[in-house]
Amino acid sequence: MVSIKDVAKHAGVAISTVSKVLNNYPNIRLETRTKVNQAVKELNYVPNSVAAALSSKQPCRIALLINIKYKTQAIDEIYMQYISGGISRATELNLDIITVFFSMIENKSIDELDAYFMSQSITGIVIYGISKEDNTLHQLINRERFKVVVIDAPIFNTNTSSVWIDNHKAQYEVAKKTILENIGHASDRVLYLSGKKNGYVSEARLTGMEKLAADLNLEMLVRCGEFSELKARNLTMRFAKNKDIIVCASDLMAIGAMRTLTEMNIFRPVCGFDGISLMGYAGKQMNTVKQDFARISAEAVTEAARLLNGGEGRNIVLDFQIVRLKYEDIIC
Amino acid sequence: MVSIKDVAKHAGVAISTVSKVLNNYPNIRLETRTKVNQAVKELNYVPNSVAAALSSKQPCRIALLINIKYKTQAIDEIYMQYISGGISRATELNLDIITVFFSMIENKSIDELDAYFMSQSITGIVIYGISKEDNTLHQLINRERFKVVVIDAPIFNTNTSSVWIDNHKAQYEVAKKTILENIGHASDRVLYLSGKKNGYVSEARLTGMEKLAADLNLEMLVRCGEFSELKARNLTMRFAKNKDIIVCASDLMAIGAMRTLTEMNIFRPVCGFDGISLMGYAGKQMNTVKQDFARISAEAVTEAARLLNGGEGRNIVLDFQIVRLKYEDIIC
DNA sequence: CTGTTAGCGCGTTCAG
DNA sequence: CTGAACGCGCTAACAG
Repeated sequence: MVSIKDVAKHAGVAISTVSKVLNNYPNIRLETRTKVNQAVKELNYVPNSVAAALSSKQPCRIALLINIKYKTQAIDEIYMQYISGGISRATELNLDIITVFFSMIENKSIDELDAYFMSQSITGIVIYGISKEDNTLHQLINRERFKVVVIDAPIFNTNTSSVWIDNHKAQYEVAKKTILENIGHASDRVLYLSGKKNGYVSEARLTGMEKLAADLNLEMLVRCGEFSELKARNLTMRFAKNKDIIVCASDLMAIGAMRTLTEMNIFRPVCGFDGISLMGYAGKQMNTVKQDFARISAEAVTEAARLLNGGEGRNIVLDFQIVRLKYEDIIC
Repeated sequence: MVSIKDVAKHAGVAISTVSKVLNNYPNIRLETRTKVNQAVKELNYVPNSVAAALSSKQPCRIALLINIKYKTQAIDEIYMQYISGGISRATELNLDIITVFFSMIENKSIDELDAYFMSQSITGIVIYGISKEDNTLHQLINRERFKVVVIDAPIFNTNTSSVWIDNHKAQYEVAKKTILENIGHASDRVLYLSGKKNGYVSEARLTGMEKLAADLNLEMLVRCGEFSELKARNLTMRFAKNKDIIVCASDLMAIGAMRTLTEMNIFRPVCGFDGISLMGYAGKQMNTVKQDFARISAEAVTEAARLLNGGEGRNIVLDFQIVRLKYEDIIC
């Protein structure tokens, strides 16, 4: 293991000088700097991030906290994008990052959680999939001992930022587009399959849909599908018959609805939300809101780094696309 | 941040005593032990793994190295299972673990890679998706500086173990079952869509299929589908017509084949390999080899821990199931 | 501008 | 059985 000491010796300077060069401190002569850099290259030296984290007062380790709520594996794609996007960005920014699954900490108290992160020298946390019921996490955020970035939830304070798309607007637009595309048919009786009661994104999407219903003077029936394909199937079976269009708060529900309609042998336009590739396998093409989860995650990590550098928490709204997803878009 | 020092003070003992209790050293009086344990609990102390890794000579950090080869996101499920299974087991075993994506290190030289892992205090590496062309990784393994566990490849030496299922047998059995189920029909002309040329699992599966062809006296046409759904589609289009059954070396190819058959409006039994839930969306139910990726990954981490404790490398073969996957098995 | 020194939190001798 | 002392690799004052 080649350490900073070896580099110092090789370059004929002091350890601290090497450290300063590596961390881009000012006040180092160019000559010394190049000398050190060369030694680094020759020895193939990579700073030991563990030691750096230990030594420095502001360690910059980040945890990706993944809360997998739904049993289905169909949406693993989203989590993979989150994880890979976040880790890649962290690597670019030279930040240490670890992945933590919610299940590993779910029965910990707030103090235990606190101690756990401290013990890992973690100071920044990016949280995916927080819901209103996750009390411990909310306490963690409110204590403000860590820098937190929350995905898909409107939580921000001095030490907490939120990153998400405008779910309200996205739901409005994807549903509007779908309705307009079917302008020839009757389409004013809408079945809306919403997400989870009290869910952050669910509520935003619901209000978006409500606004659309008001704007277009639609007759809307709202039923809670809880992001479940099975629930969506049952609700479709029960209510779709005398509706003209089915708007779903997630792709998975849209797929369930679509399959059920086929089984019922009736046609209704369906639209989804998220843009997962599974949509391509739904059988028919559907409109949906395409989110770039990898980018969302990367932005979240960047934001966490900004917070760690003393930035103030804020609300970040990223863009989205309305797309028509079909099998050919997926396969390769 | 509560440190070992605080615990020592609180318990009225020396720092080293606390350390010994925590690391289950012998020669500590029960009384002292309980005293320390109580202090730990009262102060909510969690050892700082960063410092521990730095201090101890044998750090036990493990890297999960994920090599995502295929562009399709349909198999993210597999990677998620690998990641969550591995991380969970590592947490149980109290091992530090980090996730590393191949893309982050792909243009590093062997020395850089070496230095990278060293710098992270990583000594154990679990590799998913290694192929014969990954030269740097093979060098890494051959150097034997790290303890490595390879998933799905027959590589083992003193410091390297391999973990996988018996792909030969699995391919044999799933194809045999599918053929026997269609015993009424002619089924001796087989189209086999294999994986990647020179791939470890691909070869094992191919030989399994070849043995079956010999045993059952089948007329077999082998074509390389490269685990690609699109390739499988094209090959099916081209060759399925005068075959009786299509055996695929992966679920994704099986799905492609199945969809194409539907478009061609002909029926042929198809079977796959892996057991991803996407199979449930294929339209018809299919036989496949169900692998428990989370368990495979967990076993790999356990094996890495064993190697780190001085165990010798070995070849571990886990079990699998032959299942008939249908939509109802997936949805919930 | 560069070198010296003191820790970060922990594991590990080695005396007591 | 316990505790003082050292060092892991690094950063951050402080001296020079």
